[in-house]
Amino acid sequence: MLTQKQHELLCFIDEKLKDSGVSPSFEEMKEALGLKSKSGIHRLISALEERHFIRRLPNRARALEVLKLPEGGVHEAEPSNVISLHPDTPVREVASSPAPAANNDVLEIPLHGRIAAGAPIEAMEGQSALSVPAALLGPGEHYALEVSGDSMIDAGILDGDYALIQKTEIARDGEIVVALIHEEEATLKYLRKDGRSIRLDPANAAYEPQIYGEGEVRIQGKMAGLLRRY
Amino acid sequence: MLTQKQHELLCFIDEKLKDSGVSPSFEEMKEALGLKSKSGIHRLISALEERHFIRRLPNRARALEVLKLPEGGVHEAEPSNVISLHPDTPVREVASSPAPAANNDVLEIPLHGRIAAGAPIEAMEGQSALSVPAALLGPGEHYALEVSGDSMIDAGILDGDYALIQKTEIARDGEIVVALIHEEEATLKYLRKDGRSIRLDPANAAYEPQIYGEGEVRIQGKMAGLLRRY
DNA sequence: TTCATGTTGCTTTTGCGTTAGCATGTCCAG
DNA sequence: CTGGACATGCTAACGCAAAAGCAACATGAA
Repeated sequence: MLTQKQHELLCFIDEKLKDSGVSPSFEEMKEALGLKSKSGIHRLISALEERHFIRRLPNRARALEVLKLPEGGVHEAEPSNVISLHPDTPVREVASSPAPAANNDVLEIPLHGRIAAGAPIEAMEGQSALSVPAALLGPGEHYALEVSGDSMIDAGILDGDYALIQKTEIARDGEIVVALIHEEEATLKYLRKDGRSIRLDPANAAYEPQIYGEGEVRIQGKMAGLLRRY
Repeated sequence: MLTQKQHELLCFIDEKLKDSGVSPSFEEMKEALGLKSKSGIHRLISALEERHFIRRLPNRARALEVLKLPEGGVHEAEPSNVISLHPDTPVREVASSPAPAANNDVLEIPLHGRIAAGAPIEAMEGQSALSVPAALLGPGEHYALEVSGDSMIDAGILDGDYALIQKTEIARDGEIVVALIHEEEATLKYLRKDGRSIRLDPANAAYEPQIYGEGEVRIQGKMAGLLRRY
């Protein structure tokens, strides 16, 4: 799967990210691997990206993101099967409320990062948590996502809002869901079951509905609440 | 993903806030990063705001607020250090920003009934209460209103949402306010100061802006947050 | 009004990712 | 053995976006 050097580089990047929060530059990576030229790094990075181990923004400095680590997570894009790769975060652990002082009707739910409402992009930011009144949530396990983009704007969900998501694999037609597409991109959309296919509808005329086969999309939760600050 | 400088600046601001309770000025930030011009800071701040790491009041001095910290590297939310922000500030409540979002407290605020977003309806004096995370609110006294009608729909405020209102008599142009008209009808609208008159703009093309004289309208609070259940 | 401070519009500089071109070494098939 | 595929190594030039700098302007508080 991965060559020696690729593996080495991937680990280095991941370490750097966890450690300092900023991805290393080509210069630093070159040093770390003992090379004298950046172009080798460039090829390694490209290879890693091709294999979906990392993601990057083109032409951006220090804009790397680790999607999965070499050991256990070896799975390519398999559109057909529902082989359950562990749905939890690929990199980080989120301790689920250690001692939340079970007093009032308050729950502390993990904030899993941002979710694209526009073009599907998933990003994991910090591992912070959000306190919400239990009254806002139904039964079940929940998590929060910061909404990014404006594709759900007609549903009253704006960029920067916090979406409270109830963890579930099933949802009914017409509900707003977090959908994982091709096991790699998460997006917030209206769910429309169209016979054997699944349609993901944005709430913004400027975006197009997306249609997928049953195996291509996995529901990761449904909209349970919303928080906004002014 | 944050760039190096953005990361650095964010940490500095957060530190300053936790330390002194007042956000640094552009001048101070420029010094802290070793720059010679404020415009660099301005752009960094803009970038941070765009990515929802900080929030700010436009055209206000030292009005920054850290929404979240960067991943890795930095000490994460400690419930204890946040508490001592406000108590010491005697009278100078001018532009001091609210506590960082790491605050885990929950406040109970009174639910005053429904407010018309459509035709103005009197806000009744109900007695129920609503628990909201303190992180959603700024400083000051708050109350909640259930939104009725669809006149603010383009602002992402839907019928049935709970509007969290900060009690105040003053508001600036462009803010969403609770306005009491002729001492009898309350409504939720965008505030537009038009010279000597006051315009209340709905966020729905189907409704007309309303124009009043200065004496006809009294501000009862401004939008501080929003809760929605699905 | 004055002072402090935030905002904007440029230009310039710098950091760093991208590419092209070429050289090795290894493994495997012919 | 030979040739090709492939991973890796190097240098150097290229180009974009972030950052820095300067300076005039706008705004809020006192």
